[in-house]
Amino acid sequence: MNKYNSKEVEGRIRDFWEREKIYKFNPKKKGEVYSIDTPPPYASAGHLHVGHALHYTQFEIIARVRRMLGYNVYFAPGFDNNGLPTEKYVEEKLKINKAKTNRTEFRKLCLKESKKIEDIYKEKVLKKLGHSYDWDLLYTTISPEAQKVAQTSFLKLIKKKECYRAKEPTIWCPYHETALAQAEVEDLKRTTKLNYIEFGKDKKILIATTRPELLSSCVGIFVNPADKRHKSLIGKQILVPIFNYEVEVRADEKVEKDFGTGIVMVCTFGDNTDIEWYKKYKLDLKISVDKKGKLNENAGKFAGLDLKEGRQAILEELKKQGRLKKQEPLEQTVGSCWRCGTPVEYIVTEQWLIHTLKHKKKLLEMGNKINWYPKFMKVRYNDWIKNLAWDWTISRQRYYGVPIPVWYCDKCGKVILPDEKELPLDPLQIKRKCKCGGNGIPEQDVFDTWVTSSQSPEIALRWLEKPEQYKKLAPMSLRPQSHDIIRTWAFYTILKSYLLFNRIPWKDLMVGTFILDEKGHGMSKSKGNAVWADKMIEKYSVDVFRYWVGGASVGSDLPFNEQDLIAGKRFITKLHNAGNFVFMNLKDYNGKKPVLYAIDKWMLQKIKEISEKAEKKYIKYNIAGAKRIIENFFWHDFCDNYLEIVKTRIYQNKKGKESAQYVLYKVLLSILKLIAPIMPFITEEIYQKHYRKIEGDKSIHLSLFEKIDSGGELGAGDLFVEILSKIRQEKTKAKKSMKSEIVLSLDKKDIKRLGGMIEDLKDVMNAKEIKEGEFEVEFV
RNA sequence: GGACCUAUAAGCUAGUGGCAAACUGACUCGUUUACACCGAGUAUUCGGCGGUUCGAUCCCGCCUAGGUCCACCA
Repeated sequence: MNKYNSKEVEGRIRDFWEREKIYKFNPKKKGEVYSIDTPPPYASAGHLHVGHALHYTQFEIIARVRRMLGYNVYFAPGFDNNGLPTEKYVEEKLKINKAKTNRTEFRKLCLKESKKIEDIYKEKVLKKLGHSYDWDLLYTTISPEAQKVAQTSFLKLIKKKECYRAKEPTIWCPYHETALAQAEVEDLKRTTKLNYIEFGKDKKILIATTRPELLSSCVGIFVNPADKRHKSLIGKQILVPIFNYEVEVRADEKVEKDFGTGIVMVCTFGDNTDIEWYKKYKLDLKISVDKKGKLNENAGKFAGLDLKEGRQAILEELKKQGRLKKQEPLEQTVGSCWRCGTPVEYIVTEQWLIHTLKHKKKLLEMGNKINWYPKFMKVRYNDWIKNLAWDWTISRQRYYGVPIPVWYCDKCGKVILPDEKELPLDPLQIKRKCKCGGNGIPEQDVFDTWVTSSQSPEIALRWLEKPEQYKKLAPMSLRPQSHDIIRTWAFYTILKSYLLFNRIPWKDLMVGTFILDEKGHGMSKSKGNAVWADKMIEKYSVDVFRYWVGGASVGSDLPFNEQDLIAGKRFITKLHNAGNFVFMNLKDYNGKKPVLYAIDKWMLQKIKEISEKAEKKYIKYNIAGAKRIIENFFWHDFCDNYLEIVKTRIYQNKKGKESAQYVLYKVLLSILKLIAPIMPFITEEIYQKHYRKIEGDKSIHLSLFEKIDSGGELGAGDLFVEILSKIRQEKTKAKKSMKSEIVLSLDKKDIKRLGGMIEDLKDVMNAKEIKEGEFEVEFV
């Protein structure tokens, strides 16, 4: 028999889809629109590991399912070429220091490099995987259109007084020299030293600190009000060593009695609590750290040293003065920049911020209006909101990104805003006068990348270019994403949607499967445990790879196992062979609906029930559940049982052949359609070869799931299969062939129930005769 | 410190308040007019402890292990 050549077929089918623009979105098409807010991949790598490929394929399967359920699917691809990853990639690849290049030139290089990678992604990854995007709807996050979306909503939020500029303590990365958002801070475990330092002149006290380098920023001392040891200190003035000035001792419940000596020094700023107390007790502001992470003039003779050197120098000085009493190692976790791992500092700068803290309650309500798949992922969203301590800092002191479209008057200091009609713009390229006559100094900063990403629904649906379309299609149907960015992408998108439109951005949120390596650890390039998708596809085929994807349950972790791909290979061969068999026996089939035999009716009823069950699973984003049902039915009910049952009727040209032929045709078509979203190539191949002329749809992927009209019931057919299985057991026990001739004894009631199926039973098990009596298999 | 997820056969996964299941692997047998990338069959099992119940793998509590998120971090 002809073997299935997956590579040849997949290439040919892919060309066919592209030539015929099978997946083109037609706004005039009938049916409710189902829109997907696709995660745009970072354009900073040429290929995907199996985890990423699985993630993208998972919701691509959903797109196909919805098409076949009759929805008009809006499926726009995107690329994220905005922000730090691209900036970093270009620096590394071209080995250039952006500080030494001109900013405009550098941006051009970023665009050029990311475009190259986008093309690789498009041709070699996404199209290769058979993804059914409408490529005419492609967007990128740095495009003028996307910039316009980001800048326009920025202006709108300023008008709504939801966006403000403030001189605030900000989370700061000294390496990248930029402000960070709370979501960009990650935990870093390290061992450090806890230093016991003596404060005071007459009355001496011991304070334990891990940040002696901030001594010159000390603006207060705190003890716990319930701590009897230090009660007498409250209200006293205490001398700060080396820098020789006095600060007041105050009491606050947040001080832990058991940590160190139970006495804390507050610096502006060492950590979150410092900021809290600074605000709560209106403490002085004494900044000792500059934007590069170096000590400034407030640190006196230590100015110019970086934090590490400063710490050493100050500790030595304290030692000399006999003020360093003790040092002990301490395991601590510090906040650090998610990109470079440098511990963050807190400095006061002027930044643009968006209100989040005052909307906590509303944001929780928004989260409740969205259907989360799986449900427990909402907990993460809720926890994040409850724990938020900062408004969202949206300005970044970076080179590459969407410019913040404002100027500051050099005379009156006012913020000069452009008109929405002028957007997108780069204030560095445009001169602007203030109303007072002063000159506008352009803003240098760019937006946090999430400012753009959080508006992927607006960008994908062309909010500003096609307002009518946007109005009709928003909110979107589905946001698919991974769980690690719930606190960023999901959160910021919901926030923006609330602030701008006062509604949810999408109805459903599906968290994809998280892939682990074979040992159960997260997969990544940096860990060196990544399995590359293109290699797996090369070794097996796209359909096989997608078969594996189809088996992953949404929202849970799954270790990668190559064994699973072998199962997919077998399935495809089986499907190919079953197709061959069916159409080999359908040459004289006339297509008319004949009078159906009982067992054929049973088969129709069975596929009807299977279709309904599988569709329900698909709708609930349970791809693995649907796949299991379909696969099980195809392999066992259809191939192992039904094909065997009707073989004799067909081979021997018996009466009822047309009935079997009709059912073979219909059931195989139903199965192909049900599994088509998961394995689009093999199903399209069989469809084009045998079904298209009769069915008429240009592609199986443009057809609807089969609606079977069976009118049958299952009872007798199930009994048939049960008896079949019992006879097979007897034959195996007796070590006889399945074709060995037998005489079968059956219960009178069962014979009556089987009715017209008796003849088929005799055929499939090669029973010479069937007698009434207790169940028995006699060999002749 | 808090929260969440997971724990089922050798491996990977379904599933249900009442005979525990598919696939891979192992073993036995069969098959050549779709398929040896096949068919039939066999063996092995619900992390531990307690509770609710006539009955718990499933519900509840505790524990253990693995994973994840968050908070703290002077």
